[in-house]
Amino acid sequence: MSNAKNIPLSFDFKTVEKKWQDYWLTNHTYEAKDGDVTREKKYILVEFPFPSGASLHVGHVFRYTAPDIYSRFLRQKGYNVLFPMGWDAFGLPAEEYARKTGQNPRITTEQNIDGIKQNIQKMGYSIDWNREFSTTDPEYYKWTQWIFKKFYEQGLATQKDVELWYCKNLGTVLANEEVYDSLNGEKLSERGDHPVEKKKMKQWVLKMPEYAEKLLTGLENTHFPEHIKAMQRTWIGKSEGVTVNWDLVPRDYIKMVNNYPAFPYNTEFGVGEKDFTKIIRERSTAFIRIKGTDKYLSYIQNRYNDKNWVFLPGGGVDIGETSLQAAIRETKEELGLSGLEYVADLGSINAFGHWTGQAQHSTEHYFLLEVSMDNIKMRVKAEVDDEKDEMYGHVRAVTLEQYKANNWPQLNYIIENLEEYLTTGKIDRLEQHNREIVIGTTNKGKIDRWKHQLNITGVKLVSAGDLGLTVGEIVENGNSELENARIKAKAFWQMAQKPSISGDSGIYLEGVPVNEQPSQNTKRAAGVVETDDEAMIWQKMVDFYISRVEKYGINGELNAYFLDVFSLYDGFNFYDVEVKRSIIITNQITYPDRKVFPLCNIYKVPKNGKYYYDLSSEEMDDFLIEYKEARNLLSSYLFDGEDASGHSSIVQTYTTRVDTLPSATFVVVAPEYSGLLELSSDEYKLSVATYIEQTKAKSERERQINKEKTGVFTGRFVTNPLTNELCPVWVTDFVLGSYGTGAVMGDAHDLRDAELALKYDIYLNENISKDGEKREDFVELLKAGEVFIEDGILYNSGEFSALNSDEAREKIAEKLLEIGKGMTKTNYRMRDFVFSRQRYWGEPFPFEYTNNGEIKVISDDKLPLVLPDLEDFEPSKDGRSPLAKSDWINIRDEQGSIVATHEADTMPNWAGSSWYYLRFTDPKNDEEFASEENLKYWLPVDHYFGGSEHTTLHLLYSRFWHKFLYDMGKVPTPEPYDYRTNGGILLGPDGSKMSKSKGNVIQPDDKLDSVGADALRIYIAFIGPYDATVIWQDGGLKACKTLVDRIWNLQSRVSFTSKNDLANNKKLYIAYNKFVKSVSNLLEEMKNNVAVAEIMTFTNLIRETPTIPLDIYEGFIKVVAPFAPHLCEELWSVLGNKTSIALSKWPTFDPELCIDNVVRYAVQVNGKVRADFEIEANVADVQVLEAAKLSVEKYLEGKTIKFSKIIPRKLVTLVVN
RNA sequence: GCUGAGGUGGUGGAAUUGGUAUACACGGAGGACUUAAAAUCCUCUGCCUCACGGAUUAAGGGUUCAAGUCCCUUCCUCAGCACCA
Repeated sequence: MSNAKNIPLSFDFKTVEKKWQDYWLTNHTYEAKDGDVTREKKYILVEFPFPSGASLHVGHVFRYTAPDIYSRFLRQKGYNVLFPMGWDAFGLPAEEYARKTGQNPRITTEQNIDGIKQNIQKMGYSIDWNREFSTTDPEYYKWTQWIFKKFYEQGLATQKDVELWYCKNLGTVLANEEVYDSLNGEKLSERGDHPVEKKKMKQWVLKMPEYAEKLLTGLENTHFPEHIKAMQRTWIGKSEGVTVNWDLVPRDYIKMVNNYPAFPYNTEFGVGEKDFTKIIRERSTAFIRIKGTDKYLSYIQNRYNDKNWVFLPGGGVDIGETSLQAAIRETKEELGLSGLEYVADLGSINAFGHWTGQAQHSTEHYFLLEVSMDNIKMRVKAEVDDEKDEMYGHVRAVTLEQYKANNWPQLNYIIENLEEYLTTGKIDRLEQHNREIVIGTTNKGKIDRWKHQLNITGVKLVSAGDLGLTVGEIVENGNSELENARIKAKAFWQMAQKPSISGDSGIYLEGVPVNEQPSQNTKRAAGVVETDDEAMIWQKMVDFYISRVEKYGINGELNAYFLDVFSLYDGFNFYDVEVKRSIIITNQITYPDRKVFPLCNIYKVPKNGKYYYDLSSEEMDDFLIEYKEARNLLSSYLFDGEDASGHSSIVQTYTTRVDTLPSATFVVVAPEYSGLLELSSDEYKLSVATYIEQTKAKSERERQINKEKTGVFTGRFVTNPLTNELCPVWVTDFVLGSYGTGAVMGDAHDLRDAELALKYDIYLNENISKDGEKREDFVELLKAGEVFIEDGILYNSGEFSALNSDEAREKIAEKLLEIGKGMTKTNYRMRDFVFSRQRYWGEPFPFEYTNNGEIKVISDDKLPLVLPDLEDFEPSKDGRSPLAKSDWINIRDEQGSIVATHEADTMPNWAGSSWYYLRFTDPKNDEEFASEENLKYWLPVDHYFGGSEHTTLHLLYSRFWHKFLYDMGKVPTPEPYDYRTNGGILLGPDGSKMSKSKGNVIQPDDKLDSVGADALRIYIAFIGPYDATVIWQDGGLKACKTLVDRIWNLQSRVSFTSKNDLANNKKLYIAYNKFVKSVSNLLEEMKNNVAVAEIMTFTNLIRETPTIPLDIYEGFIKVVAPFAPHLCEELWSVLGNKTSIALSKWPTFDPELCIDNVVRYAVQVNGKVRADFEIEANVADVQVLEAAKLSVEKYLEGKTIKFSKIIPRKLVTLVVN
């Protein structure tokens, strides 16, 4: 008890904490040592703060304390710990402040950083301040710009016209994530709550979707908590489905249907199509009389020839006749039906009465009659009244033989023609449109091959030579194949004003500069003659490749791939298809997301130095599938490209449920669907246009809130590629223009589709049920909300019937591929990452725009492109940043005339924060963003702490940047972060979110003044799990202050003479060892709240011990040190230590001493605890059992023990009868 | 609706992963010291019952010698996504 003198009752935190903070800073106690191989490294990172105010928020304290405790623990455990801190200082608040005050954001930012840094230091965090930097430092953003340049050079950063949320008040565009829906449905900016509106602007975008697959699969190699992974997966939103091409029925055809008077429809109200499709659809039992022109007739014939339709010319309506009467008369006459039992139909004559008048205008009629090989059925459809009650007249079925036997002349005609139809193949529709397509080549032979490969007939193909072009005039040597194909296709368009295709095959050597690639004429240079033998082509090309490799002396692990490039240009869009196969020398590299198929492996045999290759048939199969897909994509354009009026003649839908395609009976497109108005028929244009306008006026919120489905008919039909069903095309706002193809098939197996169809009475059908049995009265069931959306067994699906959904999806996709009407496709919900901000306070883009509109990258030696100081921070009126108004954006030559401009936009916050963790490994480097050695040593970040608000944005963005840099060979790990923990939320004492208006904000400064950093740290640790939402309670803080004082006062009990006092004090030593073991484990799992509870318990124990052996005391304060570093540092130095306790060795424990020598057993009888007893720890089980029986004697009386079990050191369980 | 995490005293929350449920605190009650208050210290404190005892981890069922923990059903809370075909 040598130390009992003059110890104050409570810990003087004010002077002691300051003293040690200064000590740590001057002694660089927390310095992380680069490349220290004697210790294992740990990189602990917490999201660096945005210095928005002049002092630290309690939220920061809540978020930073646990990582600090963890860092300190690891440091004491002997790790080389990197725990850095910096500033994410670009961004809007500083700029907003500048607008109000005119003060340069640079100054505000510096002041805020100073203030917050002081606060952070007052908390005693073990940060290596040598590595501090701010994203606003030119030395830092030099490398942000450099990385962006790399994105640009790799084609991952491009400029795009983007419809964006524009905020007038802030004078900037905002990302979708920065806009939210207010309660009254208005879109507001997250910052400042100002209204926003849509505006189209040219923006830099990063093509993040190209990394979607990598970002998704990479998650598997991280230790993120499941909820974070789930959120990222949702955000990426991968779906695997099928695109389906639906042929549009030529518009003339529909026009005539609409005009035909025999159907009780009303074009103005958009119901006519319903009845018509219903009849067409039910044509296996319907008899239809219809009017049309020859052109239309031939279309119908072509379209339905496989269904054995026959068309008969019709006559007019006689005076005094109703149209039905005329129809029946004519039918009887022309088909010679007078002798048939047709009487049953007469009952419906009356029902036709009220649309009789319309028939009088008809002059030209055809009768449409379905004939199948074994019988002919006819029905007359009638509509009873406006309530759409329908009734069908009945006609007895007559066999074909019967008709033949009766020798009706008309019928003979039918049969003759029918047989002809059945033997004639499909007639090419394109012939009717006299299509011309330009193929971009001088080689006539190629045109023939195209025709052959793409199964094109009836298309007039024009070669470049016909247009007086030579390829050499158009393309540049050294371009990539794809590039050249595009250039050519576009050039041909300009010459011919016709859709144009360019095809090239080439070879691309990875790692070889673009301008040293073997040029676009590889195929010809390889001596490939025009042939369709693909295998031969590739073999020849492989030979050629090898010769190139040898000629250029390329060796090592070099990868090359063949390109077979198709590029098609229609004056508006490029349609690219790249078929790539890689050949790999010496080892195989895979590109999971690039669709590169190794066609053959090439081996170099060291002995003779020769190359060998082998073609694997499996890989060839893969290639052929891809080749077919490519072919289909092109041929679908060529074959279905445009209708006579120059508009697209297909609608492409995307679905993940292609198993429901057999019952798809309509197609819905988004209001944003491109070319929608042009597609719509004249009659429906107005209503479609109106609908589009209505949708635009609605906020997205309204579009969603209004659960009632709405839509309008476009007046057009498409045909189901599987069933040839005629399907109306509708517009509806629940289809999104920005996802998939902007068009969706409609069927009864989707809630939304069914809802829409029921509302507008669109024909519905089903083809899947649980057991493969048809659901009777399914329309009634649908109306009752019983929509069958699950997987099941198919029926009513032709060759696919009886398959289950999984099988059907596969088989139908195969079929679509085979018939050239669709292919599998993977879609991602994730969009391009819009990277421009119309702001001043951000990183300038490293580009110059020359006067003729070219973009030039600023060379590395001119980086950083420094942000100039301004005086006026008001954005310019056109939505551009204040930089647009300054002369900085002008680049002048020596005479002072403007030769180029800088970009007025700057980068968003996400730029600097996407890679800052890399810079911490080497913050002073001015040669590279960080040295390879340091990156290799420190990466990945072992544990990344941060806020849940960054789970999908920052975390995904920085993973994207990292993966990009990894692919560039600039960082050594595929993932930046190993573990990740999201911090919870600290609520005010009233249990609600802290806010100034509520007056429930806790100021860390106040608490530091009243209880000190150590008590505050312990309380933060104790308040609850790191990721929980917890409520601030002053009472809890007080208890922690008490704990600090109690630990402080332990000094008076320490015995400096007793050490290793195990013999006299075994109980205490056991408790101590258990304590160390427990806290060690808890800190490992970062259960800080429980660790503090253990510290409290143990403190309470040794407070009651008259003398505390020195070794126990030392170990104890070492364990407490991560929580209360100042206190323990002081106590440690009082013991005479000269080095920091933060660098002391974490105490060990003896597992033997964690076991009590006397244990207490609980005794259960039939599952109930009835007694307990104490017994020596090491006695035999038999004795334990005996003691147990003794303790529960009265419960065992007259009973027999049927079962007993001993859980060591815990309990004895007995089962009696 | 979908996805994820949960539901344990008046409150924040423990429970060695299937082994005595409610550790550690807050709050509450009583007491000591004090003229008094604050601070400090001590005792008690989940529920029903005077008690013996009993029920109890959202509710119900199951597996097990044994369930807060595993399985099924239902309900509820929080977070994210939200007409993504």
